Amino acid sequence: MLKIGDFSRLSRVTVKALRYYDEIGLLRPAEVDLFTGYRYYSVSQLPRLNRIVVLKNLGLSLEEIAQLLTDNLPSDQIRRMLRVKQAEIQQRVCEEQERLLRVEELLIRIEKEDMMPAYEVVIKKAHPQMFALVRDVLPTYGDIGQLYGEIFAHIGKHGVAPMGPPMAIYHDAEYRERDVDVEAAVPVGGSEPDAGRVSLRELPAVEQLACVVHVGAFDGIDQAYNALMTWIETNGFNIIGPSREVYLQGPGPGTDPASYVTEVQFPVEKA
Amino acid sequence: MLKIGDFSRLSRVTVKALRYYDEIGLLRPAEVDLFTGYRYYSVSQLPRLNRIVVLKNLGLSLEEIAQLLTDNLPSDQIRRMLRVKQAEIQQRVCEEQERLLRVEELLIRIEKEDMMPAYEVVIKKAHPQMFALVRDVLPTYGDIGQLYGEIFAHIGKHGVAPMGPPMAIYHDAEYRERDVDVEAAVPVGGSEPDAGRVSLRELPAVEQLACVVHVGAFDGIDQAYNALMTWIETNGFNIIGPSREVYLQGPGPGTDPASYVTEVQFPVEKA
DNA sequence: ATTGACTCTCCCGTAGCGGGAGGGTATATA
DNA sequence: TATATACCCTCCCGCTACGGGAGAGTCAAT
Repeated sequence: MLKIGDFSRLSRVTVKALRYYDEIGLLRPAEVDLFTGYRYYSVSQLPRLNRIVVLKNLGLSLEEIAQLLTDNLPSDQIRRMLRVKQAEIQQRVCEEQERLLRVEELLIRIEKEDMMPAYEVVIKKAHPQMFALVRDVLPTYGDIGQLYGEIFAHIGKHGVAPMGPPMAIYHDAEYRERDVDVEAAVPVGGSEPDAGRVSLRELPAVEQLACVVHVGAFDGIDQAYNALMTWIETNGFNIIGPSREVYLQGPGPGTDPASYVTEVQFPVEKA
Repeated sequence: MLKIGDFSRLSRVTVKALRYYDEIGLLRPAEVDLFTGYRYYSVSQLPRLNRIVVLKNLGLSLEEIAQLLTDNLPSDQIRRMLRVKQAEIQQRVCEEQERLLRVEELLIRIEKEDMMPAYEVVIKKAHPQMFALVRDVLPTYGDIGQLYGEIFAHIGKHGVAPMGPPMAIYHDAEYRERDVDVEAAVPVGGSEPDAGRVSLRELPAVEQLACVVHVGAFDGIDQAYNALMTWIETNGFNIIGPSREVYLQGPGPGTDPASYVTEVQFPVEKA
C-alpha cells in the first residue's frame, strides 16, 4: 500500500489530481483509513491510472474517461465514442487553422496600414422584415432625404411609428456619382396600406450580410466600402445582392455629422 | 441611447456578455442611470464591440483584447502580441493533429484486438539515482533472485534500507531463454561502500522512458513487451538502451504471483 | 392603474485542478 | 520518549467567459 505521495511520484500524477479523481469517483484509493482519512493506493491501480492519463492526453474529458473505463463496456461502444471524439478534434483543428489564416490576414492589414484597421467586418443574418419603401433614381446622394420625407409622411398619416433605423438599398451594380438608383426603406409593423410611391413589402431574410460600421460624416464612407469590399474579396466571399446602408445615427435635429453612425452591408455567400 | 436589449440585438452579442464586458471594464456603457442602474449604450460604441467580437473569434482572451484596444497602442506592440498569438494557435494546431493521430492509432488497435488494449504506454523521465548493483550472466530468468539476495545481504550488513522497489536491467540486445546478461539493482541513499560483487553506481538520468505496467505472473510479461515494442515502433521512437523491469510488487512472503506488478521500461528517443 | 416587456443585482454552475490555510499523522532520530 | 519534519487531511477561493435563474425594480403603452 502506497501513500498518496508515493503513488503520485510513481505515476507522475499530482496529489491534487489524485484527490480530485477520488472525489469524482474516477479512481478510488484501494483503501482509506477511516479515522485519519489517509488514502492508500495499490500499485495494481497503476494500469487504470495510466489509462486515465493516456485518454486525457487524447483530449477526452474525465467524464468520458469514466464511461470508457466502465467494466465490460462493449468494444463497439468504445469505438463509437472514440470516433465522435475524433470528429471533434478534427473540427477543432479546422477552426484553429481558420483562425490562423485570419490572424495572418489581420497582421498583413496592420503591416500595410501601420495601425489597427479602422473597420471590423462582421457577418450577420437578416431576418425577414416588413418595410415601407420608395425607390427612385436620384440626381445625387443628398436627395435621398426626400424619399424618407415621403415615407415618414405616409406612415405618420396612419399613426404608425418606425420599428427601427431607416435603411437605403443601392441598386446600382457600380458606384456612381449621379443618377443613383436607390430605395429608401423604413421598417414597420406590417399593417399599413400601399399608397402612391410608398410601397409595403417584406424583405426576405438574408443568410449572410457582411457589415462594417462607419462613424462620422458620409463623405468618409467610401473608406468603409473599400475596407468591406477588400475583406469580402480576400476572405473568399462573393457579393450576391445590392448593398445597404443602415442609418443607426443619421441626420436629425441637433446631430452633428461627425457623430453619424452608419452600417454598410453587402449580402454575400462563400465562394 | 439604446437600452442593453436594443444594443444586444443590434450587435448580436448577448445581454449577459455585455454586462460582463461592463463588469471587467472592457466595454462600459456610454451612460449608466445612477438611480436605476440601467445601462445605456450609444451606437457609436458598435465599432469597439465589433472589434472585441472579431478579436475574440481570433482566439484572444478578453484580457488580451483589453490590452490591444488600449488607446494609442503602438502598432509594433500590436504586431508583437498577434505574432505571439499566432504561435500559440500554431502550437495548438500541432497538438490537436498529434492527438488525432493517436486517436486513430488507438482505434486501429481496438479494431485489431476487439477490446480496449490491455497496456497503456506512458513516457516518463528517470532522475539520476544511486543503486547497489550486481551484474551476471544467469542460466535462466528465475535465478535473478539470488542476485537480490546478495544485494540485500550487503546493504543489510550496513544497516541501510532500499529507497524504492528493486529493478533489473537486461543487457542482452535480443530476447534469450538462457544465459541472460542481467543486472540487479536496488536504489539506495548513496553512502555504502562497494564490496565483492556488489557495486555502487549512480545511474544517469534518462530523458525518455517508454513504460508499461504488467499485472500478474511473470510468464505473461511477454505481452507487455510486445505491446510496448509495437507502440515504440508505430509511434516513431527508437530504443536507445537496455530494457528495465521494476518490480513494484514482486515475489515475497504471502504474495500471490497473480498480484505481481511489474513495470517494463525502454529508454527511447524520437526517431 | 395596470400590464407586459425589460432591466437590475446577486448567486450558482461550468472543467480540472492549483494554491494556500489550518490542523492532524507517520516515522525516524536524539 | 519527545520532537522534528515530512506528509496527509479537509475546506475554500481562484481561474474563463459567460448562462441560468431568483427576486425585485422600471419603462412604455394602454
